[in-house]
Amino acid sequence: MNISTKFPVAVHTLILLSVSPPGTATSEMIASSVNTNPVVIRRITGMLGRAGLVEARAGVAGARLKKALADITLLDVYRAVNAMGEGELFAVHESPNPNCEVGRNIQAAMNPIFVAAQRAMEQVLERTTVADVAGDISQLEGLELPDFFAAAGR
Amino acid sequence: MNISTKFPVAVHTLILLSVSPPGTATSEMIASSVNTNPVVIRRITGMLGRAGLVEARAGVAGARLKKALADITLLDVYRAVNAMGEGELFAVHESPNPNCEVGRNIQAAMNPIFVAAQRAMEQVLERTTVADVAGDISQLEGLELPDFFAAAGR
DNA sequence: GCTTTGTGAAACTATTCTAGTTACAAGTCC
DNA sequence: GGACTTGTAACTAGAATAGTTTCACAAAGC
Repeated sequence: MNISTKFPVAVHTLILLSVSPPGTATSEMIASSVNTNPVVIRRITGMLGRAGLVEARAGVAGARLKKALADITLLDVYRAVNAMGEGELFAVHESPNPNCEVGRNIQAAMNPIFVAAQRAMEQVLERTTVADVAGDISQLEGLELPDFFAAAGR
Repeated sequence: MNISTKFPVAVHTLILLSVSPPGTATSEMIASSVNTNPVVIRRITGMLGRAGLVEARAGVAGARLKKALADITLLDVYRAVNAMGEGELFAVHESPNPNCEVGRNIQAAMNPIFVAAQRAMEQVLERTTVADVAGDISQLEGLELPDFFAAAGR
């Protein structure tokens, strides 16, 4: 019913990679922040790697960002981890009755609407970068710790 | 990963109800057009009934539309059968580490974006009525392309 | 009044998907 | 070489959905 949590976990991971000194953001460290299993993180960094967003090599601790956070939109991340193609957000019931006037046309009639609805959602994701999310976090955090990102070397 | 097929089935059902003579669109007849089980249809008409879109009484064959198709948006149907509340399309990973600056703020930072994305999708659904879909079907039916599914790439 | 038909609802099964977990081979750095 | 980390496969657990069976109750017709 809802979109996989891999998406927010991937955003979480990217932000951690950007604020952590090189070589310190191991899958285990990220997993402890996300509160999950290191293998889950490695699966996600693997997908982010195949999408060209990070670079991770076996054996070397901590993945490395290949693009600045400001150049990564949420849609990039969403696509990288969800592998959700166009029109896959909605499912149409399979094999309606071809002898029924409504049944044999319902899929063709609804599909364009589904594609448009999904695209509208994705456009919102496209307008926001991971850097925006990181900025929101530092602003939220700023209520208690004003220079969190400055302290982290940004 | 995707939204329940109850949604298109519900649209399918509403259109069938509108084009069928009163008392003829039984759950069994609708199920044969949708190619599913009559109980599945009854569950959906029950939800449509609770949403005030149709009126169905135990024992009397065929539900009755309480509103014209032109007055029912796809969002109405979607809400009726999905019971998807605001912000439920996306899931955020539960209980991130509160000791991590990113972990304790990621939910608050991403939630507004998720709400906006879902709302954008729903606005597309809101702009289309079930009557529009029914009109598309009758238009497709008018073309009488025998293999339009193949032409559409399916 | 009785039978037939259809709905509403509960209970159960099968299937699928996701997250989580364990285990292990291979790469890197000291 | 040894400690550590990644990548990957295989498995388990849990949730969600569709489908199915079953039964009680309501309405209509005879």
